[in-house]
Amino acid sequence: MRNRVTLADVAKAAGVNAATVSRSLNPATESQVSKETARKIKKISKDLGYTPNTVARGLRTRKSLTIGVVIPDLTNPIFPPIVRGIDSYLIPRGYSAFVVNTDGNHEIEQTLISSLMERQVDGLIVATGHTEGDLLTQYHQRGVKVVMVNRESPGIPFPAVTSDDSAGISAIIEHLVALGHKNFIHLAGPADSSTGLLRSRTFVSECKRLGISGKVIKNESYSIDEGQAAVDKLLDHGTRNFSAIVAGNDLLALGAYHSLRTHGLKCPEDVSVVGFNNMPFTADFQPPMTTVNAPHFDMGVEAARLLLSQIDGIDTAPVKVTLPVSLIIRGSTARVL
Amino acid sequence: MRNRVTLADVAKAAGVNAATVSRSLNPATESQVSKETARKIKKISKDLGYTPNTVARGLRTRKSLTIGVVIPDLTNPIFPPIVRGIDSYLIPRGYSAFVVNTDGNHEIEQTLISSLMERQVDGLIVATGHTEGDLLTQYHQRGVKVVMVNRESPGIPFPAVTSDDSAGISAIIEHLVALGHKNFIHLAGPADSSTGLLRSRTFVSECKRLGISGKVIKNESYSIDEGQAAVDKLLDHGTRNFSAIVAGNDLLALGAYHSLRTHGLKCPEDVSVVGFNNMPFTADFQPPMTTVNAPHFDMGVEAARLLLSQIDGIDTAPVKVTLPVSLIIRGSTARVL
DNA sequence: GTGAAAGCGCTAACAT
DNA sequence: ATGTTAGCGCTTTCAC
Repeated sequence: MRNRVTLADVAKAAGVNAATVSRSLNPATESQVSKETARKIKKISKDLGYTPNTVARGLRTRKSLTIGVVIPDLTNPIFPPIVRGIDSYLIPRGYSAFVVNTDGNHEIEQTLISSLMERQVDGLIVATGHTEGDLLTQYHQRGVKVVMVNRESPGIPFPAVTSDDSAGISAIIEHLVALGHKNFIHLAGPADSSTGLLRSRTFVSECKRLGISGKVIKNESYSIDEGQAAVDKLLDHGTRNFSAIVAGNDLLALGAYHSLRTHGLKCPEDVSVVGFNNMPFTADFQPPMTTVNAPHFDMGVEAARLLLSQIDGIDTAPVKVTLPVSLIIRGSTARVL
Repeated sequence: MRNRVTLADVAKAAGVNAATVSRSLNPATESQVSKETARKIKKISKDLGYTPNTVARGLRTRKSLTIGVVIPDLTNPIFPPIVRGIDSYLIPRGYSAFVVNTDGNHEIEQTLISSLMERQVDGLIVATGHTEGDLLTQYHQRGVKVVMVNRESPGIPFPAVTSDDSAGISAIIEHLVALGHKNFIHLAGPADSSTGLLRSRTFVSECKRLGISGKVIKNESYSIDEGQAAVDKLLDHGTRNFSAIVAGNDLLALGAYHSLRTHGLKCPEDVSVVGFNNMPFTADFQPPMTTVNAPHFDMGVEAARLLLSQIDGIDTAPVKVTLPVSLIIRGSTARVL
């Protein structure tokens, strides 16, 4: 049905050996063939509509030119830019990205990583958390190249590309303190994610350093619903001794928006809210969200760069790359009255 | 380095032939092997950490269990739900989706489709426009299964899954007319997309039917910037004889928001605006956007279903599936003063 | 029920 | 510069 024309077909039509066709069509080996035959073979292969079979090639060369990309959920707006960043680096270099969604489910993730490995991916870019001893570390020990993006794996020496979350949280608190805020709530991201952990740790240490009241509320996931539920709980219990909410990410912050609104509180007049990530459309929210810009596209690019340099054996140390962030002040933060 | 353990290794360890191992490990052929040896082989293969090589299997069976998914841009929020929908149908059935982004560029698209075909995908789900005679139709003629999603290809008999855009536009106009609006602007999507064309045609015919003034403004792409520029142009020329903007999609509508704001006009007090798609976060915009919900996840599911039934030879006719839409009335539309 | 052998389409050693 | 040969890891006849 498909892909009828093979190297052998071209070879027969050209009256040469399949190997010669292979050499002619591969830029790296083309020089081994006489200019004339190369030209002839190219013409014939085009006329016949020859399409190389990368699967067969990969079986022989033991390279698939495919990179597995493991993310929690494509519908979380921070991931598409990361994926596009990865793509932008890989594609010009002949690689492709194979993306899978784990939904943060460890079991699903193990299955999907296996399926990527069975597909003989040349390496893995992973945006989900990991513990020692799981499938990923096993594969890594067997020589599979892995790079983390957006998250780090505690205790596991994978190269990683992250944003400077610590600096981001510091900038947020500095900004809020300058506006006169003294009592903070932090909607922390999941404790089992490196981002959630680092952001909340920085929150705590910064509050301490500045002698400011900061309460941390733990969340199971980075979702709108969790953020809303957390603030609902607070307000339903009559807790109002805070003037600013520092959210672990934009989604949690948006949940806070919703909760404040249903409780008749105005943002930023009554409560200032800050997000994290500067995901698409935060500027269009009501009110426009003050947040920290994390360079997701560039993080994807950098992760891909790191992975290929690992694969090519150029870079072998577990490099940690931290990309700078910047505070984007919009309408969800105001001077405390 | 990777994937050391092969069928042959397991066979040697078990003292049997590779073929027997293959039969034992494949559910479909397991019955051909004695229960006892099957059990023994499974144990050994597990102990050895055997991982099947799907690439080699695919070479032999001429099936990759991989579906190519061609979309314009993952960062357009309507596509992640479609992709997740596709995944949700494919994965339980042993297939995987390989997603590529074309950025609406025809040349890039041709390259990426070729690369998917070289990877021996078993079929294609395509969310970009196509003309007769291009690569896609060539492949289709050679027997490659193709299903369109979100768009149709004019004149090309691919099965297609779309939303009922016509009903959506009708509902919008009905809603606006009920609010007293009489002068409409339509920010049309690209004329080379079936959605853009269908929506604008319906807009024109509905205006005609109801005896209402409707001006169509053409746009090159479905983007915020295009929408903003289009309305900017209108307002900069002093055109204000309209009370409602019907946008081709939510992005164009959001662009209209921006333009109105920079021109000191309030939505919905001065101008009502309606989007299309009900993409994520439209409810959080300022003002919350009235739009038409298109069931993107379900469209993905349906497209995957259609494709697999084509591949399995169950369904062979070029079915057109149209999924129902619903008008979501929020804060961007109001009674005309 | 299991083994032997062939071959999917390609590339890489080794010839010539 | 080109041909020959072998084999990547798997499945599938065809034997027995």
